[in-house]
Amino acid sequence: MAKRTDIHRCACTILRQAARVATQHFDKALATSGLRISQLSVLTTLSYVGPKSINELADIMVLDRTTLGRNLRPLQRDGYIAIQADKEDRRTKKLVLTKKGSSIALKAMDSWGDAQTKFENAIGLDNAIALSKLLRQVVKTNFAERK
Amino acid sequence: MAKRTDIHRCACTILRQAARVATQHFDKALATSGLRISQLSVLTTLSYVGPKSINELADIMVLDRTTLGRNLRPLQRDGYIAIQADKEDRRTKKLVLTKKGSSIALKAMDSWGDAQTKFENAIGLDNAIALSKLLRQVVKTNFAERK
DNA sequence: TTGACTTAGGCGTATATACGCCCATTATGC
DNA sequence: GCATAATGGGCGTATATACGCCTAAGTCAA
Repeated sequence: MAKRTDIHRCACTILRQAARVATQHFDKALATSGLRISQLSVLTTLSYVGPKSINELADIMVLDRTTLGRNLRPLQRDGYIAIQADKEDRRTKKLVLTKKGSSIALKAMDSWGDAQTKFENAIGLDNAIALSKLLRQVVKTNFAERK
Repeated sequence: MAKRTDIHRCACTILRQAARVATQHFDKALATSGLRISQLSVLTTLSYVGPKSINELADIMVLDRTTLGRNLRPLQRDGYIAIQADKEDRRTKKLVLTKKGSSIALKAMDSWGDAQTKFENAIGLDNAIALSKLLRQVVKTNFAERK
């Protein structure tokens, strides 16, 4: 069997653990808004970059195309985003943030701020900044040569 | 709407992105073994700590009890672990690594080593070490006061 | 123009994640 | 001993993740 210390060194496993812990922390803080952090990130990104196709948004969010497609379903169901066919290219679907979506995202940002501050306080602001920088580096590395 | 820069500062979102990127990198490397990194981590942890109950192992792996329960299903189906009722306490189910599970985990560790080395080279060994340290701190913080 | 190629997206499938509710079993207080 | 609480675990439900295959639609070359 593998060396005993190996598990503890797995960059991926510790990354996944930390992501789970953080997701629960943020989701709990956002619970009153009815949004999850995964959903809030879609709405705020859409608000930031404006109407985009599924492929474009998936690229921006470093998310699989099909995953984003399915994640949109609850958001569309609840009227937070609209999905409309493009006039120019009928293959494309444009994602648009609705007023309702913009409104709920704005409200949720208060809770997000609390959660973010608690996170930064818990590990220290300097550490939080260093962590973000390292994580951005991991994301940019893009081992899989994803398109 | 929230400030434009806020999304980019979300510790949780960047953590989740990095976890996705890393998971794809490691899963791709492990593909020949038929295991995913999530499954390999169960097998190696079990090998390290010995037979444990679902609750105990979930605690060790910083994983929800019910999530681990469901993750075990494919592993049991493929004969990599055995789930046996405890004689002492009939509520408890002991998880045991089988010979088959030990064998496939050992083989998969080769591919894991490749993926880990590539990861460390990609962001730099010093950065990888610093990242692991910060992530462990996040995991230990345990915002949710999970039991 | 028509056939080959490319691009946008969905669907089936499988796994991962976790909350709330439930049942069975054990421990505890009286 | 018995009622109650605590513990171990499953299930239903909902969302998240991504691979492989498929169809529709646009592009381009002969």
